[in-house]
Amino acid sequence: MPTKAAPTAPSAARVVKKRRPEQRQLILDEAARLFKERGFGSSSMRDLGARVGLDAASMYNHIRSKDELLEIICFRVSDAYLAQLAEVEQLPASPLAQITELLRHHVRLMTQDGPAVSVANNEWKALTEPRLTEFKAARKRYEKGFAALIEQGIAAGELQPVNVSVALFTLLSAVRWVELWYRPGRDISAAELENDLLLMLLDGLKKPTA
Amino acid sequence: MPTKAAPTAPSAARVVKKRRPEQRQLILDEAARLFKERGFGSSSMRDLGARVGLDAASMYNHIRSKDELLEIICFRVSDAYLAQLAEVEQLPASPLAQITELLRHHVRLMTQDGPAVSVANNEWKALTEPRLTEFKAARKRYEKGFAALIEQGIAAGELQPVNVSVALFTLLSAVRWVELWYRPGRDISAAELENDLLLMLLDGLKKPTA
DNA sequence: GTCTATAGGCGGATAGAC
DNA sequence: GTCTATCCGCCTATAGAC
Repeated sequence: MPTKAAPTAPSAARVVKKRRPEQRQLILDEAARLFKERGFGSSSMRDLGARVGLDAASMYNHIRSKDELLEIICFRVSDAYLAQLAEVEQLPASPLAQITELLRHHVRLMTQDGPAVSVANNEWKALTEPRLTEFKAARKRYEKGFAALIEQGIAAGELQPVNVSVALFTLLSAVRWVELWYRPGRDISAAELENDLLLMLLDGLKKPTA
Repeated sequence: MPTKAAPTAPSAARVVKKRRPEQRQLILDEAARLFKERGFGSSSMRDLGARVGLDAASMYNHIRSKDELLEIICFRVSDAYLAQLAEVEQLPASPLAQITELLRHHVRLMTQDGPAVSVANNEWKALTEPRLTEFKAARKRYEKGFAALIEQGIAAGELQPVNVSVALFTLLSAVRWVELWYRPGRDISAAELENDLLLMLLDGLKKPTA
């Protein structure tokens, strides 16, 4: 209910075009939400079109194929993860501090781009072949980098000497519920969630000083 | 529990038929693996038939529909989880001990029935409507029961006073990678995995005695 | 209980008018 | 750049021969 109604009076020659180059982005965002909700294989382009407000056929003026949508979403996420890893690796900090920072980035990506992260995590199997292998390789690189940090932390005596694979996957898995659960309107803020989660996880991984 | 249960000797006509009532079970097992690998929506009955060694049409002599396969898999898993919860709730033990035991059952179900657990966790969204609501309710019951144990643990001073939802979902999520990662031929046994995982998680949740 | 054949529908994607 | 119309393939499921 606009108390001071639309100031957007079309003042003649002002910018009214609203060229919406963001149509493509709208399609991608809606695709991520749809694929998350229904799964890639159970989502149809007709469904997607209905959400975007476009006929299915019309979307092909903005995108090449349904597969392309999945590719873009998955690689946008994997690129973001790898960028975060590279950033953290260059911090002049202890392994534990680096892991902490990486997990914070990790959680933050989920709260900020939840649907895309969810699709990248759960629907990547539907990628077609040249891209499927690429995606698996990217994920492997991230896992290797993360595992290296854990190994360094153990070597430095900051972390408990647990099995590195167990620690790695437990950490990565433990934060994944955020992507499914978090919504801006929750009774807990994104920052609080991040802190509580890290506290719980790292107090388990930290070696007791006793 | 009957200590002298019925021996159930087939006294009458000596059951020899061996009509392979296990054909149906074979289909269900293979369906779980297929749905896990490709997702429900991306799996076809033709694919499944090829794996089972039957024509797609022939399977309809053993099952009613593709949807039915998903239903059976999902509810077999949710029933198992709820049974484990009920069992643990009746143990004369502390909340922490109950949680530990429940998590052990949880992990064990994954290592023993991995594909079905994976499908129940990831593909349940494809259930059709009367069953979809039922499944969500079952999951909610499990979560409530689990959360109650955590609350009791906090109240008893056994657990750190973390946000209960965060603790609940972190625990449930943290063990989920097992269903995706574990294979009988790994370099770590199921028992070792279980122990390492619980050690890491519970040392994080346990209140330091300091 | 297995097959072949096929119904009937929905899928992704394209052609062409406007 | 959006629509309508449509191609054609694959989908689930059924019918009916054997």
